[in-house]
Amino acid sequence: MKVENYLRQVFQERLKQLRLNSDAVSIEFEIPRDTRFGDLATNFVMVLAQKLKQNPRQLAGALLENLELDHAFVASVNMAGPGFINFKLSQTYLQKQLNEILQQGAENFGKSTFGKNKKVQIEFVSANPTGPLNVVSARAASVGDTMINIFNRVGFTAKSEYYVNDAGRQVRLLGASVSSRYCELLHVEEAFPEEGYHGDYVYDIARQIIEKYGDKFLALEQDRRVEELKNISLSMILSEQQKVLEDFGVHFDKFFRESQLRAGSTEKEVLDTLTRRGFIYESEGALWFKASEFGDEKDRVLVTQTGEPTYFFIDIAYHKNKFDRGFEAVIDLLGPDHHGYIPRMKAALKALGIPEEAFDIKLIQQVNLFRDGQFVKMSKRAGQIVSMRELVDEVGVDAARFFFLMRRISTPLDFDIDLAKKHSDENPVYYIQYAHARISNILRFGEEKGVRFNPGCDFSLLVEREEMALVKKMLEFPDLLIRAARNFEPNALTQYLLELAEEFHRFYHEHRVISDDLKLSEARIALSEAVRIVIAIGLKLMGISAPEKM
RNA sequence: GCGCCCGUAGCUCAAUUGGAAAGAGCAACGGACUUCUAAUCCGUAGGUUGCAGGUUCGAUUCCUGCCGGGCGUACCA
Repeated sequence: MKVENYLRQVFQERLKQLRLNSDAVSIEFEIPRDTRFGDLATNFVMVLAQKLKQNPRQLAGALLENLELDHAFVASVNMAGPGFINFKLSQTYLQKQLNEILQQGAENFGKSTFGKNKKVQIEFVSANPTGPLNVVSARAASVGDTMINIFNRVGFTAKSEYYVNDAGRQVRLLGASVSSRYCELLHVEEAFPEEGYHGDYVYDIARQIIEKYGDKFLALEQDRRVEELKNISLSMILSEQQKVLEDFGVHFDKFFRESQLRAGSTEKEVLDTLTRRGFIYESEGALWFKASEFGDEKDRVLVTQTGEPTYFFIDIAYHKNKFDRGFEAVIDLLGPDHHGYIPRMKAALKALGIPEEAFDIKLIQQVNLFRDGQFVKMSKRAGQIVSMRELVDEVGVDAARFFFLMRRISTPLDFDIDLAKKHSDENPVYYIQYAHARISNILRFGEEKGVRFNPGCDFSLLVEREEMALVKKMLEFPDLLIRAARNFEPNALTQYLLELAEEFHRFYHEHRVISDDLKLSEARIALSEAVRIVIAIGLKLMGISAPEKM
């Protein structure tokens, strides 16, 4: 049994004895920031005292008076400060829990039923298929992929999805841009489209098309040519995007194509439903959705004067489609430039009768690249961008993923390329990986000496402060993952692993694992193995390798 | 103008959703390798949490108003 549950029982009973309503307050525990306050603390007395209009310290005193706590769980208890109750965990409890962690192993430790099998979809990256992925996409990919892993670990059924805008104006512009470059390379003049794509990659695509197909598209009418070249370019760009993501270790359960959606009837269903409910009107030749009735600042066009569906309209249909597929919660990860979009999408789904809490949009803030201490200026219009491919090739998957996860998603991220490339103590990725490699090395050394991990070893030999600190830190892991999921904070995991690695490095310096004392060696190997497992789980959730040697 | 995000040590960021005396890393300075990996460890120094109010037992966290930075405010996507 976990100590929290034990204590909850004890105090609920105690409240009953004192004829206090135990339903009035939920007994929650937290780990105090300062170890001086013990290993576990609860503030429920203060919350309760406020409700009962009593003095919290007196109430806590009454609760603790003559209270006998089982030493299998708790070593000591005391009241502190304005009415906190602090507990020190017993060594017996920690030793038992270490065994428990090892029993659960890499497969199960950190798993929980928090998500109640809820079907969740997270959509991320979803870049236009009109050019290479950029560094913001890389951040989104790291975050999305990791959050999917965390969600699944804590009991959700989470699926990742990438929306491909392969229909509409932007891809037509791509086709026209490629066509113009294609002609140019073949010494035929064709005007470059206004608002076309200027990046060098457009020339690359045109060049590759010439290599493969020669000049045969010159013979076509311009419209035909643009259409053909659009399709070829699209599939080239898509496969490159998918390749980069794959190389980055990011897997998508589904690539959903806009063209596929357009072929179906979802758009019509959306329009019908909204019309039936009276949320659609015509004005100036366009069809409008009354978004302002649902909290958006103004109404939005769904069908333009020229009879074309707007991106927004299609996107409503796409989101309806997600819910039609049975997802109970849908989360979109968007770039910071899309935040004006949130109220209107929420308005549309509300109008369709989808529960408000079932849909959420998370914004991932921008990425600022620094090289040689200088801000790397990027301009999409001028085709001047650092692509995801370049960045990942330069700094490597592990460092890149870690750096993208290190910050809260709501904070703009300063990405120091030189630092990410450094194989030194300035680079936090290696700190964690080094702990893993170090443990692996100890285990190898142990085998040479004839000691290896023995699940039946004597855990009661582990009594040192650093040993207990490691167990306590590992015990935080399951709740940490829940917190990361609930708050959508992948950075909580990077932070945690740094702390765990730190505890291990400290332990390593204070105590020898493999010594002449066989029993103690076994116990410490077990402890080390547990740490290795937790680090390995954490790194895996983040898509970062756990090296056995460095 | 309106809306969203942000403001914490010199730099980059935390702070368990309102808890106790605000913590790490880097940079600076001083120490530790005959040992299972020094990509490590130990120590010193560094703060009016942008400013001013408010809510309360208690605020970096919630509310209001300023100041500063970023982004958005399309019949584009």
